[in-house]
Amino acid sequence: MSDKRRITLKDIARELDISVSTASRALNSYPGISEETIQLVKEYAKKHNYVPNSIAVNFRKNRTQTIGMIVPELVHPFFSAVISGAIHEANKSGYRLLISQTDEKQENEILACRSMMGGNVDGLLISIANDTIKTDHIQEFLDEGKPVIQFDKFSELLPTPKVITDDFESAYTAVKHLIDQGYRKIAHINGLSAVQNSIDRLKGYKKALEDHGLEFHQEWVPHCKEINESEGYDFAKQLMGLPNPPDALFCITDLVALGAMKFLKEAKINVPEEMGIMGFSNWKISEVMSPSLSTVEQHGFKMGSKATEIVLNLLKESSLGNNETYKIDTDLIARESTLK
Amino acid sequence: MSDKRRITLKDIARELDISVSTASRALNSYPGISEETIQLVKEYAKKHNYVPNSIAVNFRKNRTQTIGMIVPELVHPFFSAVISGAIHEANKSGYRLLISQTDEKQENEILACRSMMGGNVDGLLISIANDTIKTDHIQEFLDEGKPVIQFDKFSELLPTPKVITDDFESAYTAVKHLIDQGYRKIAHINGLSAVQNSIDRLKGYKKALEDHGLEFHQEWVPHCKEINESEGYDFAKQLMGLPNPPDALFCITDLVALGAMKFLKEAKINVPEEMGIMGFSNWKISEVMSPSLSTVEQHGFKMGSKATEIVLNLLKESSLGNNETYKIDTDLIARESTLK
DNA sequence: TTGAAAGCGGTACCAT
DNA sequence: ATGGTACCGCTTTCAA
Repeated sequence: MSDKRRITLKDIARELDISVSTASRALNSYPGISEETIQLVKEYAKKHNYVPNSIAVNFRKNRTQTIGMIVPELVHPFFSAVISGAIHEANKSGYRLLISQTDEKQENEILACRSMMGGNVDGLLISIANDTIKTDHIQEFLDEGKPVIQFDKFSELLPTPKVITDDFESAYTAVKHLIDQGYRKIAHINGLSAVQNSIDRLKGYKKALEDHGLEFHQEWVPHCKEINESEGYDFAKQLMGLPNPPDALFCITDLVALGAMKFLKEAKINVPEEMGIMGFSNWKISEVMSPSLSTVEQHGFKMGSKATEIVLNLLKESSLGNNETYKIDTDLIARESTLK
Repeated sequence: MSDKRRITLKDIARELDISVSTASRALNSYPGISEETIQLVKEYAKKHNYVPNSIAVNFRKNRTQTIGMIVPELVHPFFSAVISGAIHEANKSGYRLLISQTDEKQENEILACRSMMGGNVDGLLISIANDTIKTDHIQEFLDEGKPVIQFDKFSELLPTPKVITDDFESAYTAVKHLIDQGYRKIAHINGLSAVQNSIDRLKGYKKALEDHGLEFHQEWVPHCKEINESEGYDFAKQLMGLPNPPDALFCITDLVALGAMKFLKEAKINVPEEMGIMGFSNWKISEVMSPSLSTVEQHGFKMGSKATEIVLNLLKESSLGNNETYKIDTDLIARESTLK
């Protein structure tokens, strides 16, 4: 196999008959080097295709120019948008992104963190897994002086900056939209009651009901475990079987709404006439469904670039930041499923 | 800011009054170290939470345990599945994945490659951008002795292993399915004619027509540039406006099929009765569309894990591999849009 | 079984 | 303006 060794600073120094330090300074345009030498070295370097060994540089400088990013799921329109935004922002500053996923399992999250510890990343962006309770594996980054930013799904146990969707506000707006459209008996398929997003969306839902004089019915708020299509189907069925069934449904995510829509279609319950449906996240499927689904756009790309921007700033100031929360605005997208 | 320094081998050696080399050997369980010393060192290391500085290790060993992966687009069901498979496979072997995206621009691809050169990755997995013509930036990896695997979209100019969809076969099967369903005037919205996938799908399309005694009409094969929904819409319109319009449509991707479907709906042309439609890739939208879209499942996860498996093997054997092609099988998924 | 020391490829401090 | 050199943390060869 070809094993063409790259040329090193030492080679340049030897060939040009100067010292390694001079060569280094010339290449980095340090003050106190003659224009002549700089030219000489740079030309030689270019001609011989010199590329500094960044492992050596990083080793010396004790950093990697790499940000770690851990998400629960990668094949997911929202998270892939977040990643995309993060890559974009990181690259602008010459940073790279090391990515891992947990499949929502704490056990994998611990492995991913371990793999990124030990000098592999300068900072960490993480959206914790649903079943993450202990956070020691993340705390270790902070203990080593490496900044951590939590995004989307987070733990209050970690004193880090957070970049999240304004779930309360978004849910409030979504439910208000249903109310404005004339729906009065609004149910909400919520998520795991231990996850902050679910909690906040539930709060927004409740507040919207309250502000508009609508009663809260506990039996109208089932909780998903997996947050998938079949749960949406099952809960819709369950809700519609109630003695006092709702006339609208605010779903924790578009996928759940899809399942619900499927049931309603089978049950020949008309959307939006007899039943309004609202999703969350604005996946492509929401636009494609028939009837098309009203939903909330979360701007994942922006979340990713914001989180990265913060971590890069902290890196610049050698700070771990505080536990501020940055909220990313959302947009209500009204489509057929709520416009009767 | 906390800047808690990690303990190093040197610290251990000093505290235990042994040499650094002994400490190193003990921790790595080298032969020729007394059981006693091994115990001693390992215990101390554990107690003091010693984590080897992997930058230093990598620097010394001239490797990173990191694989680079470059995709055209990240917010994309197929590519995110590929990435997911790659991460999964890499992690199994203790490797990490550095990810970048090009937005289909050669210019970004060059930047991404540069960022991964210089010792940041041990090998590269890449799916080239549509407008990539020169491949020097990728060749450089090979020149440095780093294995490169191309997947999905590739260039023949690079003598590397490739992991691709069996496009010819898949297209053949898809078109045959249309023929079997009774369609006889089958059009094909193809992709960029310089991209290998498009070429091969077109070949499969032609061969299927030929094998079944159907004539090939040049005007029934428009070429997308962007491969998006609006092109699907426009080309469907164009095709249906022809003096001799087709009665079925094989689209290069589900998104294009979605656009086509939209036009047909507007034009009140019934699918599948008057017009059969076939997509490619089996995105979630294909299942959600109404009527649901027949398509071809590409198994992106498998493609990602296979590509990673190959690069890890090459790394193990210090080889660059040959230019073998590994084809990932596909599955035809028949749905409403072709079942008349 | 263990230690000493070179060295991976740079950077940066101290001289000159 | 330039050179010499220590050093980052670890692995590995050579010697004892």
